[in-house]
Amino acid sequence: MAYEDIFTALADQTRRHIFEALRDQPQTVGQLAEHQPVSRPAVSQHLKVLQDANLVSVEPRGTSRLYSIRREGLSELRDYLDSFWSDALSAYSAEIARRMKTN
Amino acid sequence: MAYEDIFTALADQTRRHIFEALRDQPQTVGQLAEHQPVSRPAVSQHLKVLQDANLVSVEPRGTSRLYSIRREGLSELRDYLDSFWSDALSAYSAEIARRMKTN
DNA sequence: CTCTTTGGTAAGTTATGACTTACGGTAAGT
DNA sequence: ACTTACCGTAAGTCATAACTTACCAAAGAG
Repeated sequence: MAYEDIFTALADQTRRHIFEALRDQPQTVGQLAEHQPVSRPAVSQHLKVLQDANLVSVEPRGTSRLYSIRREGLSELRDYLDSFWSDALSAYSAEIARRMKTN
Repeated sequence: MAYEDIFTALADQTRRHIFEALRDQPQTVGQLAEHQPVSRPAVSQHLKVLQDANLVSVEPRGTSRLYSIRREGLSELRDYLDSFWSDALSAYSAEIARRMKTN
């Protein structure tokens, strides 16, 4: 019950946009809703799904709530992806080598 | 239009099972349907979605069709994940270091 | 204490997508 | 040529989930 929820959570476009918005900086529900084409309650519901998938965390800030991204949540998805390569470690190395070249 | 489709494709449980079954070896539609709790046409429809997401490929084998996994399709998803780390390269290195220790 | 801001929850509507059965099409066997 | 095996597509059903409005609770500001 980990990467399954991540796929479900990030399959929705609006939810992905919210998640990507949090990549830049922590934001409140109202701030997030401003840049989305849906209502604020909808954003709240999406944030709950993201939270259940361990992709975001909350911290109360007075009357508002500051949502932040949880990168560790993505690690589970990364591990899942690795299981599709026979030699995950060498795949990582090859990837790094490729990136170092293009830098 | 790449990692979006992958999230959508792998968000469904049945589709994930089909995809994971192909991880071991290429299989025909009939073979895949045997191990799934849904009908053969349903499996066909799922395979179409996986194919549109560049996650599987087909090769005709007489009257049957052999489906194989396309690992390159997952690379796009991996790149997307990397974008959530400020310094992707060092993140990779840290990950490798961690894995080497536990080996 | 009252008013305002902020946001989570409930209830109801609607669109989407996962499934079924039925059908058609192609390749191999006899 | 006829039959069998394998599979994709069409059409229709049904459950789910994404959205809305309405309401309620909690935390500052005056």
